[in-house]
Amino acid sequence: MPAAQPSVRPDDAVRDGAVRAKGRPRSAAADLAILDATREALAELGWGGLTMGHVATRAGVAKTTLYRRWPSKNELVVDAVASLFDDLVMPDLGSLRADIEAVVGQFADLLARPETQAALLALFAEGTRDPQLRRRIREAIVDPQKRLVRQGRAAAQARGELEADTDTASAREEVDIIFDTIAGTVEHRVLVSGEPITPAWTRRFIDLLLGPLVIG
Amino acid sequence: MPAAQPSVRPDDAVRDGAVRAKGRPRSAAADLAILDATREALAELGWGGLTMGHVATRAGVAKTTLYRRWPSKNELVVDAVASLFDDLVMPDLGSLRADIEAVVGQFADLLARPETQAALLALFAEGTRDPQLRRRIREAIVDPQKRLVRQGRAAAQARGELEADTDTASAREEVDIIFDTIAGTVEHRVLVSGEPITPAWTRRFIDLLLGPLVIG
DNA sequence: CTGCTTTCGCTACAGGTCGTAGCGTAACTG
DNA sequence: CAGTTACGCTACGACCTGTAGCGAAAGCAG
Repeated sequence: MPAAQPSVRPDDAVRDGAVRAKGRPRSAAADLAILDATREALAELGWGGLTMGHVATRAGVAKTTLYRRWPSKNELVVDAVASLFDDLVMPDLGSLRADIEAVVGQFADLLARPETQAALLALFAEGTRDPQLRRRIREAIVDPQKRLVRQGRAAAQARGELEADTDTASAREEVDIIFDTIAGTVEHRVLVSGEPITPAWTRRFIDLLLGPLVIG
Repeated sequence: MPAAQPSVRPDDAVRDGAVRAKGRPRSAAADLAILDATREALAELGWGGLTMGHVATRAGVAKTTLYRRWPSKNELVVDAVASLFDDLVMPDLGSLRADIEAVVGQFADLLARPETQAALLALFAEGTRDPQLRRRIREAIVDPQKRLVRQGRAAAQARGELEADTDTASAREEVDIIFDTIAGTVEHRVLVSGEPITPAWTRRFIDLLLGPLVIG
């Protein structure tokens, strides 16, 4: 998990850890404590109840320390939540259907966690008003997961379940569409409709998807 | 547009307009002014910038008047946004593909409006923490649009493009899945990925969907 | 026209959050 | 050792929330 430096330091050139900073170094333990406290507070109080002051107290840190690293709640929560998505993996179970089923199941479990529920849609909502935040969300949370689609497609193509790509531009669009479809649908089902993701639902959903894509 | 009475009156039995209230009646003009002001403020300031005090001032109304009718920002925005969704229609253009294309286009236009963008995800986010609000969102915004799926399916079945339903329970699940898929995907594309809905994208998306569903 | 009732706009208020500033102290470098 | 930066603490003005109290306005029943 790369977890893009929270750093809001004046000399942002210090990034790669190569150059040494001059004065007292930032406490790495504080970073962890803050992110943990943020996730806990999200789970308990939700997005609306999450307060910078509360997080600071809970992390055993001064509020000013918090603001030195993250300019606002939005950025803080992006970093706090991003790592949760890194656990998703594409398993390669021998068939495209089984692979999709497995990933949908993992995603459903992730969306069932209170931290994720409290944070995800709220972040997306803030992102619609702040292009920079949206970019950060995409870079930290959304886009990294597209690897799952790429891996699953590659495996299916190797098995002969899917046609090989003609050109890379088209393939990238295809990945984007598939990703928006699976992520969007599961999110809508869980977070908007408020219904659980059952194995039966997953089966029917995949029935809807698998058709023109599959060769045999 | 039914637009479920905002009413928070003590005697909520006055609903159907049959029974007359006793004292000075609520100003209907104030309701309209408030909802308009809410939509305008949403478009200009976004969800985070929307303030009860601001809306009241903009509507030429006292803040207390606002609180007499809507208990909080959430409920106010639900009512303000719900009516925007009533314009969606299922056209019946002679083919399932054309019908879906048309509805996706309408939905995309709706999601392109700043009021909708500012409000929708924020409401969904609040709904994950407040079951009552989620119910209200579903009743006022989400569920009414499922008629589009039902109408489109019925038309396609009449044309012979889709198989007839076997049992009603299964049909309802099917409608739910299709709805979550189309709504979720388009929302994710526009509001999360931040990419526009082009005709080319719509075509490829429908390619993905139409397959096992269509008979011929 | 006269009560009765309810809404209206206005003002004021306590409670909470935000984000910043100033201070003295702690930690690390040369 | 001096220099630099992060730290915790306190205090602060600005803002938003949601409620209360007031006198005036707008309907209805008699």
